[in-house]
Amino acid sequence: MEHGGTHKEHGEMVERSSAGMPDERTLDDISDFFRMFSDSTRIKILWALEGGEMGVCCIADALGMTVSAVSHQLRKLRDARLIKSRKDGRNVFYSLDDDHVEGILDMAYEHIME
Amino acid sequence: MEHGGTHKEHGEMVERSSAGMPDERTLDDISDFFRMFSDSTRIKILWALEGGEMGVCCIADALGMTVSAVSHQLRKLRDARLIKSRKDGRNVFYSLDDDHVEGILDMAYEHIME
DNA sequence: TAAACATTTGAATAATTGTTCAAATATTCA
DNA sequence: TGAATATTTGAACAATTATTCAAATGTTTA
Repeated sequence: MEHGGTHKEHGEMVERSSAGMPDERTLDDISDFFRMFSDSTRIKILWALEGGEMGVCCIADALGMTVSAVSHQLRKLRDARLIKSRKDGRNVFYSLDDDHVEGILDMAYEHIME
Repeated sequence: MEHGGTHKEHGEMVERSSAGMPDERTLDDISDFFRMFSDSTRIKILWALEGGEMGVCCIADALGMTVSAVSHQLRKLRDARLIKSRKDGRNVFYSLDDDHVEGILDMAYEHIME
């Protein structure tokens, strides 16, 4: 099973397939992680945030959705630690908070487009 | 916006973030793709199949689940073209059918483990 | 052919989830 | 302070989904 030289910049090398099946807890964490990407609204939000941080209102405009609907999804993304928030006055600015998000979206895009 | 030299072996280079937001159809495809990874049963199946092809019964045993439940999920994974099937007598053997699956699982594992 | 085996399928059920709507909180400005 | 703006929150509703169970399909063996 080739692993194409996968390595990380910071931290230990992570060997996955050499070990057995992860425990139930880890498997749930992994599926929870992917569930964040299983909704097109959240994909749109993440995509938009690759251009830099944005306020809630601005995101809602860009997506053509209500502020409330967007806020609900922002909360889930933040709970999952994929985005972080910064408060400035009455505005809250959100931005990406995970190095893997770009790579994950890239890979999905490749899969879909090929 | 760093893209870390992402490139493909076969086919055109895929530039994602340089373009704008994909159309609704593509966004749905992407979220559908990730939805396949949002269930721990399916993650277990994919993980198991990295060791090579397996029959339905064998997968069910390995996962401690009913054959029916596993078969339902195998169908979804096959419809999503993440796995393929090979029939031999009364057995059906499944195996991975997407180069990106390993990379996707690796990235999730890194995210969870760090 | 009949029985045993491997897998698939469809309907039913319970659980999860995204959006809407209304109301609450928090901050700025006059 | 009071009005206006920005965001969050909770409840309700509709839609989706994973598993179970029973039955069907297809294949091998006696």
